[in-house]
Parts: sequence; C-alpha cells; structure tokens
Amino acid sequence: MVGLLDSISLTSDRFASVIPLELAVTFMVIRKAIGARPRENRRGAVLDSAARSFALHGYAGTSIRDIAADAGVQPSSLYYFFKSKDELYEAVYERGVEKFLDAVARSMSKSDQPWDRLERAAVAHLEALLEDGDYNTLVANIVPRGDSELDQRLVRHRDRYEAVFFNLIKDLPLPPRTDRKLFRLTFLSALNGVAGWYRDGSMSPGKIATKTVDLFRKQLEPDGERTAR
Amino acid sequence: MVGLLDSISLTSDRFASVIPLELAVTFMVIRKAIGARPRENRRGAVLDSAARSFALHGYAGTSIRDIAADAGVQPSSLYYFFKSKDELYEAVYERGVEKFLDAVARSMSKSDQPWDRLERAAVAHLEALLEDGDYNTLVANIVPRGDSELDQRLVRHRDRYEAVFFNLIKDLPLPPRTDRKLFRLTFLSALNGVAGWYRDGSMSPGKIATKTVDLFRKQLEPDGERTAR
DNA sequence: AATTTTACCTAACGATCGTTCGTTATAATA
DNA sequence: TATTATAACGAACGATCGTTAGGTAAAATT
Repeated sequence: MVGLLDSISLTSDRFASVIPLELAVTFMVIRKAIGARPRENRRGAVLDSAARSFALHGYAGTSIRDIAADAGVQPSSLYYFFKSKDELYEAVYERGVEKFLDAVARSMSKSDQPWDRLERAAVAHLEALLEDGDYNTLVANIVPRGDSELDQRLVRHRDRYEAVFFNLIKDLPLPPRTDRKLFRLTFLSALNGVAGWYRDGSMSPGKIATKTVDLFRKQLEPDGERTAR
Repeated sequence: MVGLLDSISLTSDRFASVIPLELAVTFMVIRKAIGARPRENRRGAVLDSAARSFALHGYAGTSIRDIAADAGVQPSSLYYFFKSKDELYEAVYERGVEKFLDAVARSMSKSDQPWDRLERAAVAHLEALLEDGDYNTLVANIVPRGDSELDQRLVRHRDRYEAVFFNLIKDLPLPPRTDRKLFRLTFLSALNGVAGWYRDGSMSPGKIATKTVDLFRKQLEPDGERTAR
C-alpha cells in the first residue's frame, strides 16, 4: 500500500503533472487490474501451473492457453520465460527430478543397513510423489521412449535419479542369483504405480512405501513357513 | 481377378454402354486407386491403426487424421464406423482388455498350484503386452482416473481384467499379515511397467514374467539365508 | 429392374493449437 | 534525467483439431 503511493509520488508517469492525485490513483488501479504489473515475476507461478496441467492431462493434453489461464497470465507471456512448450515441459520434468533427488537425499542422512536405506528412500520417494505432487507425478508417470529430442533430454534427467536406486540396490544382501536390474525396474514401477490408484485417506504414503519394501524383502518374516511352491 | 472382370460385365456403370471394355477397365483401375472400393470393410484396419497411434502417442497426442492416414482412409470415414474419437478409443481399450482376458484364460488351462497359476498368468500377460502389442499397451499404460465419462467406462473394462488377478492372489499362500490388495496393485504395476523399459532382444517376455514372479515369491529360495534385515 | 443399404469419398465448418509480433508500463542503470 | 532492461500485454498468424454435410458407386434387397 505504501509502496503504491510512493510510486505515484515519484511520478515518472506522464500524467502525474497534469491530473490530480485522486485520478492518478484511479489510473493506477485500472492499470493494475488490466495491464502491466509492477515488478512481479510470474515464472514460478507459470512453472507450477504447467506442472499441474501436465501431470493431470499430459503433454499433448495440455495447451499453452490452459497453463497461462491457470497462472493468470497471457499465453504469449509464457514465451518470455520459456522458448517453447518443449522447453517448459523439460523445465518441469527437470525440477521434478531435483525434487525427488532432494527428498531422497534428505531421508538418508543416517542408517547403514541396506534394507533400511532402501526403505527410507522409498518412503521419501512416495511422499514426494503423493504429497508434494505435480512435478514428481510427471517424472513418475512419464517414461520417455527417447524417440524425440525432448524425450532424449528427459531420459538423461531421469537417469540421474535412477542411479540413486541402482546404488541402493547394489548394496542389498539378496539371494545369489537375483537379477538386480530387474529388481530396480520392478521396484520403481511398483512405487510409481501407486500414483495410479492412491486415493487420499486410505493409507499414508509412508505406510504404503514401507509395506511395498516388505513385499520385496519378506523372505525373512519369521512366519514365512506358510508359503509353498 | 475374375471377380473384377465380373463386376464390369454386370455393368450397372453409367459409362459401360458407351465406352469399350478396355477403357472401362482403365476407369476401374483409376477408381480403385483413387476412390470407391468394391465392398471392403476397413473397420479392422482403422481399429488397428488407432491402437497403434494411441499406444504410441496417447489419446490427446493422436489425431483422427493420423489414424485415418495410417489406415489409408479419409478422416471422415472414421465416423462411419465410430461415433466419436472417444468411442473409438474405448473400442480399442475394450479390445485390449479382451485380448488380455483371452491370453490369460488360455494359459491357465491346467496346474492347480497357486504360485504356478500366477506365474502362468504373468507370462501370458507380458507376452500379450510385449509381443502382441498395441491394444494391450493401451490398457497397461493408461490407468483411467475416472473423472471424465470416457474414463469411467474405461475403469469398468479394466476392472473386469483386474478381477482375474484378484482371484489368483486370493489363493496364494502368503505370510499371514500380507496386504493382498497392495500385492495385486504392486504386482500389476511391476508387470505393466515392463513396457516402459523393455527392448527387444534383451530377455524374453516370458523370462521377465517368471523372474518377476520369483521376486515376489523368493522367500523360499533354498539359499535365501544370505539376506538380512 | 428399381430401390435401399453399405462403404466409403470430398469439402468444409468453427474451434483451438503453438507461436510471433509489436507495444507498454515499471524498475534499474548510466 | 535519459537510457536500457524487465515483465509483461493484446492481437493476430497459419496450421491443425474433431466433426458434419452431402455426395457416389458398388452390392444387397425387393
């Protein structure tokens, strides 16, 4: 409020010397409502809206106009921040990878035991996916096939993250002939698949993650003798 | 060939009485190349092309014109067979569910043991998904959220198939406190996720399915003592 | 032989798509 | 104080979108 009056009193405005202050304020308000805003960067809002729409309706199902409307901005303004729809999509995807990376890194501060480390990572992964949301949904759901230029860049971002689980699983004490690559791919699909059926209120993301890890590690349950081949 | 000449000799064609037979044949050929074909139903071809495109680029990423071009038909012709893009998509999805159902039903003719039955189903599922292809890819990849009318119909088709695994897993001798719902969801995500990383030549679909089932059942491997918590 | 049905076609509708253009008010800098 | 950079805007471009209308020749039916 003070800032608004200040900016009038400095008056680089071409009307200021001709019209009374009351009218100037009116003009300010109109201008504020319609057009140019004072020094405000909507890049973050645009990125958020893009993440939302892309997560909900996919790349092709989301139009530039959808995103712009959601962010309260004109369609053409997106091109001030991003060169193209592809670049915007990549920015969202990359941010999603970083959010995953951060979440998992934070979760693994301590604990040396391999299965515990995997469990912590899984919990962090699922919490990021289901609670934080849109950016991560994109990374979890879209497995780029690598046939377009955009896809190839997406794969590179995704690989950075998958490497984390590669290392986590490398340290796991598994039965000798276990296929660790298949384990990783299967495990990640299982975790990411949760986004497809999770409905708020049923079970907490952390709980789901823990139980999922248990599914993969249950050979040591004390009462495992009920099972048979 | 004989049929072609026959159709000329019956001559309900308005040129037939005016021009010689040679020229009539020429017209036939031209008409064959450009326009109206004799009694040929392209519905199957359209459905195949739709499955292909939808599997490859998704619903929004596929245009009616893409499908028509791939099927060698005019865009408007799709509306002779299907009322709308939505209905075409649903037809593909439904067919995908039926293909899955058939494949799994065929695979389970004998074998009483629960784990073996699940393994057979998994093998059939993955072979259908990775070898047969497009129709199944659609069902595997798209988990409808149920917010549109189309989505709600899709869910109903999908549920018919998931019920099969519900029953398969019900009979499994699992440790007492195992969450069978989570097992099913996780297991199906793991299987369907294979479509995201499978590249021809690495491992056969059947082998992947078998090993995936092993991952979920490995608690009875004889040398499982290497594992620790 | 005349009529109807089938299996398409050509042409076009208005809406929406990603993107570009030129403009403009504010803030930072010289 | 004049200039430049920033953060947008409104209007429009041609392309493409799902869909419809109306036509046409062959086949089936009457």
